[in-house]
Amino acid sequence: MRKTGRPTSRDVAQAAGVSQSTVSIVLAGKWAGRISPGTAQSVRDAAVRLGYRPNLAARNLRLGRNRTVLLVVPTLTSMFFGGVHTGAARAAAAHGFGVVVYPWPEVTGLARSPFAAAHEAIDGILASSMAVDVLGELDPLPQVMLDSDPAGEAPTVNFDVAGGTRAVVGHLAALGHRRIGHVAASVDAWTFRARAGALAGAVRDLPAGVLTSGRTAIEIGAARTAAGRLLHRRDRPTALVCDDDLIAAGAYKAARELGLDVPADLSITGFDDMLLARAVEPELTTVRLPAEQLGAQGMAALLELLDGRRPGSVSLPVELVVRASTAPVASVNGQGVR
Amino acid sequence: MRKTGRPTSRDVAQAAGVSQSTVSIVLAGKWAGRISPGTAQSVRDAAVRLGYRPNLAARNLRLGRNRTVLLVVPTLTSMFFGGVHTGAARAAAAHGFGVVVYPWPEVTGLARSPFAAAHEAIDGILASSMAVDVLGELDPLPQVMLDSDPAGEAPTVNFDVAGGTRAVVGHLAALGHRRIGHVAASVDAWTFRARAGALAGAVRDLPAGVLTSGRTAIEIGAARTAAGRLLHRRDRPTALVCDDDLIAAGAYKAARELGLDVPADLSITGFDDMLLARAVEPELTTVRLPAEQLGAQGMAALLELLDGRRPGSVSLPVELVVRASTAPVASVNGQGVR
DNA sequence: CTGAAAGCGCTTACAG
DNA sequence: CTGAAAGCGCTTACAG
Repeated sequence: MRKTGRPTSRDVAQAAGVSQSTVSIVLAGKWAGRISPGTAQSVRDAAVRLGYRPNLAARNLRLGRNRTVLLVVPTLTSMFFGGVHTGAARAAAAHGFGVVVYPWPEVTGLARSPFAAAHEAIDGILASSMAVDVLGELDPLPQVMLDSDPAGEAPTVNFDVAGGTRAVVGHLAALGHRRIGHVAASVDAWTFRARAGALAGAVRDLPAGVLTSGRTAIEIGAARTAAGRLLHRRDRPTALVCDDDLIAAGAYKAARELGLDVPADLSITGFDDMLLARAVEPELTTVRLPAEQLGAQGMAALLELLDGRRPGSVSLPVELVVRASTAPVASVNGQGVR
Repeated sequence: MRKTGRPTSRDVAQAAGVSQSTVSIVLAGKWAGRISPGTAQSVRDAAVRLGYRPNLAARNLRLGRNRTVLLVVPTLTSMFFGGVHTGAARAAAAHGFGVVVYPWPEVTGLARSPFAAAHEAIDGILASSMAVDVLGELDPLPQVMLDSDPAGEAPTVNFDVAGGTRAVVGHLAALGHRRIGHVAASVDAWTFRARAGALAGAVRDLPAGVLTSGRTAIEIGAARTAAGRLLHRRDRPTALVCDDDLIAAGAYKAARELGLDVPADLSITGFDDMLLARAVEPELTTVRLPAEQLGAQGMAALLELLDGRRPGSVSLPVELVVRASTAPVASVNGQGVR
C-alpha cells in the first residue's frame, strides 16, 4: 500500500505479471522486436485498467530535461500576450513541449524572480517585451527574447515596427497629411523607441512634414488627455499616429470632445489590431502585429537553441490594415488651423 | 564531470566541505539548531558561488507533489481568461504554488487531452468555462470548476450572473423600458444559460414586459447582424441586453446603421466590463465580472481541496456599472414604433 | 552538530 | 524475448 493512490509502473508490472522495466519499454513504444506482442498487449491492458499515468517528475529527473519552457510576459491581461502564448504553446506542443507562462513583475513582484516558483522545472526561457536583459542576469538557461532590443545577448524575434511605422506615414502622406502627431506610449521598451525613431525619420523625409508628440500610459483616459493636448496646439496635427489601438481609442474621445470628426477632420491610426480596432467607430486603420506568429517563431528559435543550434534573430513583417479612421486631409481652409 | 553543467547539491557539498544532506537541510532553511551557523553560512556561500539551484524534478519526485496546478481555459486570447489566470497565479504564488495554463481544446485539439503534455506534473486542476464535466472523465486529479454548471461533481466558483441580469433589468425598468431584446451568446455554457433564464424570469415579472431574443457568436460582425435582426422587428425593443461587451459593440454598429442613437433611441448593456466597455462611444453600461477574483477564489478552493478539506461552492457577487449607453426610454411618439 | 543511507518512479544499458 | 540493477538529484528519518 502506497501513500498515494496513484498507480506506478510497478503496479502495472505486477498486474500484468511482468517486470517493471518491461512496462516502461512497452509504454514508451520502444518494444518492437524486444517484447512479444502478447506481453505488450497485456501490459497496455493493465495500464488502462489501473488508470496508470507515468510520473512526470520521475521521468524528467531520469531524463535530465523537462520538455517545458517558461514564457515571461509583462501581463496576463492582454490579448496580445494571449496571442503570443497561443502561438508559443502551439509550436511547443508540436515538439512535445509544454509552456508555462509567468507574468513578471506583475504577480511575483520584482523581488522574487519568476524562477523562484515550482516552474523551475524548465529547459529554457522565452521572454516577451521585457526591458533589456532583466533576465540575462537572473538565469543561465537558454533564452530567446521576443519584441525586445536586438542588441542584447540573446537571439531575438521582433516585429518590423519601423517598417510598419513607415507604412503608416506613407499612407497618411498619400492622403495629403503633413502635420503628424505621435501619441506615444510612455513605456520603456524597445518597440516603442523603434516606432518613435522610425516615425521621426519618416516625417523628416516628408516634404513640409511636421511632427509633434506626446506620451501617455497605454490606457484610455490618459490617452485621451495626451491626444487632447496635441489637438489643442496652434499647429494642430491633421493625423494622429498612436502607439497602440487602446491609445487610439483615447484619441477618438479627445477628437469627439473637440467636435472633430474622424476621419473627416482628423485621421487616427493605431498599432496591434486586436479586436478593439474593429469595435470602435469608425473602425481603426492600424498596423497588425501578428502576436501568435511572434510566439510561434520565438518558440521555434528557442527549440533550436535547446537543440544545440544557434538561431539567427528574425524580424517579422507587419501589415498596415486600412479601415475607416483615415481619410484625405481636409481642404486647407477647412478647420480654422491658422 | 557531469553531462550537464548545472551544479547539484553534491557539488555544493563538496565546495563547502560538508555532506550533501547538510546542504539540503541548510538550503531548505531547516538547519536552525541542527547545523552550526558557520557551516550553514559556508554552505550558502558555496551555493551562491556555484549558482546552485535545486532540481525541481528531483524535489517533486521525492516529495510526491508538484506544487503546480493546471488551469484549463477555452482560449488564451481573451482578457477575461487573462484575468482569471492572473488571480489564480497570485493566489497560488502566495502558497508556493505555480500554475500552468492550458487552452483546451484550442491548441491540443479534442483528441489529445491537456494532460498529454509535460504539464502532467500537476497536483490539481482548475477548469474555467468548460462544457460540463469534460474533464471529469479525463482525470482523477482534484479539481475545481470555474464559471461552470454547479450541478457537476466538482466544487464550483461562479459569478452570480442571475443577480447581475436582474440588476440590468431593474436598471432598464427604472428607465421605463419594457420591450427588452436579448442578444445572446450562442455558446453552450452554463453562464449563458443562467443569464437567459434569469432574463426571461425578470422580464416576465415586469408589468407589460416583452422579451425578444436572438443568438450570435461572440464576435462583432455576427453580433451586429443578430442585433440588427432584433431591431428590424415591428415591436422593436427599446433596450438590448447583450451577453458580452463585444456583442454590445456589434449592437452599437447595428443601431448606427439604422440611424438609432444610443442611448437616446436605444439603450444597450453588456457583460464583462473589459476595457472594450470604456473604449466604445458612448461608454457601455455593463455587468462587471471580476475575473481575477474568480481565479483567486477558485485557486483558494482548489488549495483547500489539495489540503484534504472539502470547499463549498461559491457564487461571487457582480456589479452593474452604469455608464452612458442606457437612458430613459424615448417618449412613446418618439420613433415610429408600434 | 553532521553524515551515511534509503527511496521517490522512472529509463536505459546490461546480462541472460 | 525478459528481468535485475543502476542512477537521475533530491529530502528525511536515523545513527552517531
